[in-house]
Amino acid sequence: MSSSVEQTEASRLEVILDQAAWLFYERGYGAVGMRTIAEVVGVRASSLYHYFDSKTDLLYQISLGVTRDFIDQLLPILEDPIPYPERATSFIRGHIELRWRRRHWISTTLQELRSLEPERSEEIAGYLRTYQRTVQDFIAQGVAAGIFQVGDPWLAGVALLDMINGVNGWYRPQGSRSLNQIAEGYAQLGVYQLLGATQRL
Amino acid sequence: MSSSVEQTEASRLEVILDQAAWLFYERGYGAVGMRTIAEVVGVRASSLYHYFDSKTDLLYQISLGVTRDFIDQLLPILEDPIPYPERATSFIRGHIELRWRRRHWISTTLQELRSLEPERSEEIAGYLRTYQRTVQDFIAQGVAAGIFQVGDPWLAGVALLDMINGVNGWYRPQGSRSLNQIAEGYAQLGVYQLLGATQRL
DNA sequence: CCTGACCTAACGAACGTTCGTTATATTGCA
DNA sequence: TGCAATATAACGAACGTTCGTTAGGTCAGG
Repeated sequence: MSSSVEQTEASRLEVILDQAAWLFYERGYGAVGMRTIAEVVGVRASSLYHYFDSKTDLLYQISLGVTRDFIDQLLPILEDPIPYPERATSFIRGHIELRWRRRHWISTTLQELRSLEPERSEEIAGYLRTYQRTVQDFIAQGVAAGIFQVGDPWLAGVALLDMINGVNGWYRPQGSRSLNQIAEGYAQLGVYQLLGATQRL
Repeated sequence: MSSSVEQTEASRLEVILDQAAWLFYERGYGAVGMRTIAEVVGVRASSLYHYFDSKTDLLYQISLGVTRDFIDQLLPILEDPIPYPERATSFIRGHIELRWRRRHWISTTLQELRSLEPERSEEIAGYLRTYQRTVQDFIAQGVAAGIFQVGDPWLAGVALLDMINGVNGWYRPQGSRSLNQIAEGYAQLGVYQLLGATQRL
C-alpha cells in the first residue's frame, strides 16, 4: 500500500494545498467552498480541519510556501559571479518559468492577500517587498557599474517585474509561442532594451 | 428639491455601479453580498433588482462600461497625426491615468471575468483583445516606419501593456512619486527604451 | 491502548433571489 | 383641466441553499 511505485510520495497536506490552489486559481477563493476542496481531495469537509485551523489558514500556507520559493530559488541568481546582463537574463527566464509552473499558487497569493488576517497579510507582503527591492538594488548596482542605462532604477525595477509578471495573463501552452521562446524574448527585451544594457561590456 | 446645486446629478444606477465596483475592488466580488451593496447605496437588497437582473448582471454592466471607455478614450490617440513617439507617450500617459482613475472598475473586470456567464465573458474578453491588438498594430507600424526598434512587435506590445498595467498594483497617492511623475517616467521608459524609439526622427 | 486520520451530523449565519405590496410620479385621454 | 391608467422605486418578509465550522464517534496501525 505504501509502496512508492514511481513518483515521489507527496504528503496529503501537500496534495490538499496544491488542489486547493488550483481551485482558487480557476474559480476564485471566495467561490470555492471547503466541501469542494474536500471532494477533489477525496475526503469530507470536516476532515480538512485536521490539517488546517481555518480556510484562511489554508490560504496562508499557500501564500507562505510560494513566496518563500521565489525568494529561495530566484534571488540567489542575482548574486552569481557572472556578468550583469547574464545574471539578469537568467533571472528573468527563471522568474517567468517558476511563475508559470506555480501559477495557481502565486496568482491565489496575489489576488487574495486581502482575505488573510492583517498580520499574516503583512508578513506575506513583506516577502513580496523583499523580492522587489532585491531586484531594484541589483539594477542600481548594474547602473553604478555602468552596465545598465536607466535614469530611475527603482522605476525600472517595478517596470521590469510588472512586465514579466504579466506573462501568465496571456500565455497559453497551445499558443504559437512556447514558454521558452517567450522567456527568451522577454529576457532580451528586458535586459537590452528596458534596462539598456550594452551588448558588449 | 431637484435643484442641481453644484455637481452633475449622477443617476441612481450609476451610483450603484460605482459603489459596487469600489466594494468589489476592496473586498472581492465573492466577498461582497447584495445586502452590503444595498446598504452603502442606502436602499434594501431587494430594491437592487429593480436595476439589475442578477448579481452577475451588475458585474457585467461594470465590465462593459469600463472596457468601452478605454477603447473610446484611448485608442483614438494612436491615430493622431503626430509623430509616432509622441503618439506613444501620450497613449501611455493616458492609459496609466485612466486606469488609476477607474481602478475599481477595471480591476473588478479583469479579476472577475470568470464570474460572468460564458457568453458575456467572451464579449468582454473580445473588447480587451481589440485593445491589445490595436496597440500591437500601432507598434508594428512604427517599426515598419523605422521609428521603433523591436524584433517582435507582438511581444513588445504585450510587454508594454503589462508594464503599464502594473502601476495600479503598487502606486499609492501618499508615496514619493506622483502619478504624473510615474506616467511620465513610464512613457519615456516605454517609448525610448522598450520600444527603442530614436530620439530624433 | 493510544493516536492520527477520518467519519456523520449538525450548528448558526449569510447567501442570491422572489414575493406581494405600497407610495409617488408621470402620462394618456375625455 | 381632471381623472384614470401606468410606471417607477422602494419596502419587509421569506424562500431554499450554501457557507465555514464544530462536536463527537469510529477504527486501523504501531
